[in-house]
Amino acid sequence: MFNPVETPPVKPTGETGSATQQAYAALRRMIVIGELSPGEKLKIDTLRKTLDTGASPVREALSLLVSDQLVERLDQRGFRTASASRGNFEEILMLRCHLEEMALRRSITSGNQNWEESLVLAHHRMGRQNRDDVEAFEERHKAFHMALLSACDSPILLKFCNQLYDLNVRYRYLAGRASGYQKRDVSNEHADILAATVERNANLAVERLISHYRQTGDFLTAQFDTPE
Amino acid sequence: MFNPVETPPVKPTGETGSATQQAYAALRRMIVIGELSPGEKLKIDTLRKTLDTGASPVREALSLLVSDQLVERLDQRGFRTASASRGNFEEILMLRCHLEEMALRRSITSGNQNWEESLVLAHHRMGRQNRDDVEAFEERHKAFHMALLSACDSPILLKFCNQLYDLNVRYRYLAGRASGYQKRDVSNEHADILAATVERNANLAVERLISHYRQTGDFLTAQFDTPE
DNA sequence: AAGATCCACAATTTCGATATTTTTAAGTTA
DNA sequence: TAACTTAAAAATATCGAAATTGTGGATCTT
Repeated sequence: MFNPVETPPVKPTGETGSATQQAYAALRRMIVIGELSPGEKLKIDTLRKTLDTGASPVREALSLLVSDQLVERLDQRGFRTASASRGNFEEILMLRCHLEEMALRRSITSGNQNWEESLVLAHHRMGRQNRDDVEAFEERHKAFHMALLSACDSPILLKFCNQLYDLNVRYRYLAGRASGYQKRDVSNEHADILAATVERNANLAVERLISHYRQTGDFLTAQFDTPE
Repeated sequence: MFNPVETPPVKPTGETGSATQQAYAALRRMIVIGELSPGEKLKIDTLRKTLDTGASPVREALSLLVSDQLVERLDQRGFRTASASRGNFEEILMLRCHLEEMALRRSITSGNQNWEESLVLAHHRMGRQNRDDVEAFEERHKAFHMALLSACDSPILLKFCNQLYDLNVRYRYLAGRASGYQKRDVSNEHADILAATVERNANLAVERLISHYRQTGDFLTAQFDTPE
């Protein structure tokens, strides 16, 4: 009998997943890219209309976002986006340096050849992505950084890193790409991190990774002092 | 005029907060103490009846618990409690050692006298608590350990530690207090940790804290090999 | 006028019911 | 007998409306 090419789990409609997950993805994106400002009140009814869905999915999506620390819940006064502050940013940076160091070291220790190749691939894809499409580039940038840590063999650690990464990206968007952001040549930094990692030189790789974060971090911190 | 003793914000009824938060607290407790087994299916309707509340609060509470990693969400197939495994336990133990070390060092560096006193108090309260009331003791035990970290000046780190702590407590309950648990004299260990901390001897305090975790950890790990 | 109290409005939260989806089980065919 | 299909049952996910709770403005008191 002809195998009908195996019907893929393509949803009848082109949409993705449940209403809750759609709302979650949409809200998450809006918060990370700054379409929703820090500390902004999130009225259920407004969001319901914006996302064209019911109140339940919105409410559930917001609950999920609370755990990501992108949304704060106020007792019985609804939700608001997480506030942004210099202190919060520095905290995120500090934790990222610690946790990603841990994850990277473990990855380098236990990563196999398959992991190694996935790194090269992720790096290549990032390089090929036109940087004018900011969101697309950010996606590949994240993919590269997460690939570095992906072999750490600790789902929880990976989850923490992922969370912190997103919180950090938000600050990048908030700072705006203005003011000559990205004047530095980050491409070289990425290449150097990749090289040290592939060579399994943990100390060097960690040093480069952290230096990479600290430099962009210092830049963003400076933005807090010069509001405009 | 007589000041009417200042009406405290005591809720008219003795209950606490919204239905969602009540459900959240109740479910959390049930999972941590093992009243709900690892991997158990969590049927909304059943929980709705058990907690005597609506489906919305239950659903929202479960969403909150997903972030705590105490509950897993299955695409469109509802919720279940997080599964337990030796690997997962060892991961939690490992992360706890790393993160609590970081937090404790920071606490010792920046903690003030007020913090110091809160430690002594928490330790005292733990000692006074009858250990036959397991839940009450666990609460004070947690309070003591969290007090140690509370001056780390990093809310996110604290949140991570809190989360990991609860995940770990769950394994303690799962292992059951059977099999001669707590034969070791943990009271001395606590006292030693407190002493080193108050003396601001970070290296010693961290060493004792981690040793404390590793010992109970090794015990629990052994439980996995001897199911009964 | 300053402060407190009350009332009407708005928003959140919760409930009951409906619509999908998944799971189970039976029935049919090779 | 095993696998595939089909139908019924159960559970989840979602919606729309009611009930609870917070908010801001106007009124009254000091």
